[in-house]
Amino acid sequence: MDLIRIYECLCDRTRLRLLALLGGGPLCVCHLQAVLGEPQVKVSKHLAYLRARGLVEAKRAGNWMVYRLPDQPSRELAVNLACLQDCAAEDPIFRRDAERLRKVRARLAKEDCPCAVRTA
Amino acid sequence: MDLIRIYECLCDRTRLRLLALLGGGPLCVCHLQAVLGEPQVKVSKHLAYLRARGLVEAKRAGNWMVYRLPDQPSRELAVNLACLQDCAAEDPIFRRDAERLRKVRARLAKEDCPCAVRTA
DNA sequence: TCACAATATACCGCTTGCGGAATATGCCGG
DNA sequence: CCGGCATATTCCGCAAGCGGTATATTGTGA
Repeated sequence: MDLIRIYECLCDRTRLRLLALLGGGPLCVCHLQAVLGEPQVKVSKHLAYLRARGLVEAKRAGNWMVYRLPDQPSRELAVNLACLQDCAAEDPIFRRDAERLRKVRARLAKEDCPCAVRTA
Repeated sequence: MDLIRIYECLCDRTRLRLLALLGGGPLCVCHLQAVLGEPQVKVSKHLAYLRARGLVEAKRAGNWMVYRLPDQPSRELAVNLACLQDCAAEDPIFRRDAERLRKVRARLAKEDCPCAVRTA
């Protein structure tokens, strides 16, 4: 019944947006922050919250931290993340985030942030 | 984005058990209380919580209140309830509840509680 | 070794949720 | 109209979460 842990992670707007964005592949904090338009501390704390509960994994890449959805998610997690992606596909907020991510990616590709390059 | 409202409802063990049980059809509070083995006030308050957020509907039947999942759930709700039922099918706690419900139904069928009869 | 950039943590005040005890409401039978 | 049953609500103390400010950590390059 660690379903509850999963749902606790899903009941905050910022975390939902983070997870939806990470559904498209790994991202570093600077990307996430730029897309969400939220203060650094807020993004960082929600990522820590998700990480502590196993909803995301993090890896350092030099100065940056790259976050991603788990490589081997539990069945419950996989099912619910799929469900979230499904709902996100229709919701204007998530769609706007996805659009912003495209622009941020284009803009940051020329800079030194490693996300666009070494996302593996 | 009232996805969040849904997830807020899902992040409590008692509410998850209630929703999973109601997934099998309408039930009155006495049934739910008997299956969960939780105090009346706890069951009642969680049902009120769910009802206030549209996750369940309630109808009075004489002395009893019959709860059910919504007739016309939103897409997000339908998807997530299906997801919950899916996860519940494998979880021992939910399976035990389902088993208990069968016994409670058999026991209460002879009494005057209307759930077994007029569940429509 | 030092300054700086990216990110994380500590602390604070506020709100929300939870469980339980007590009490209230609504309905029925007599 | 009254007592009793099923259920709901109020009130309380406590714990957890959230957002923000300030500060700490970790890595990089000079």
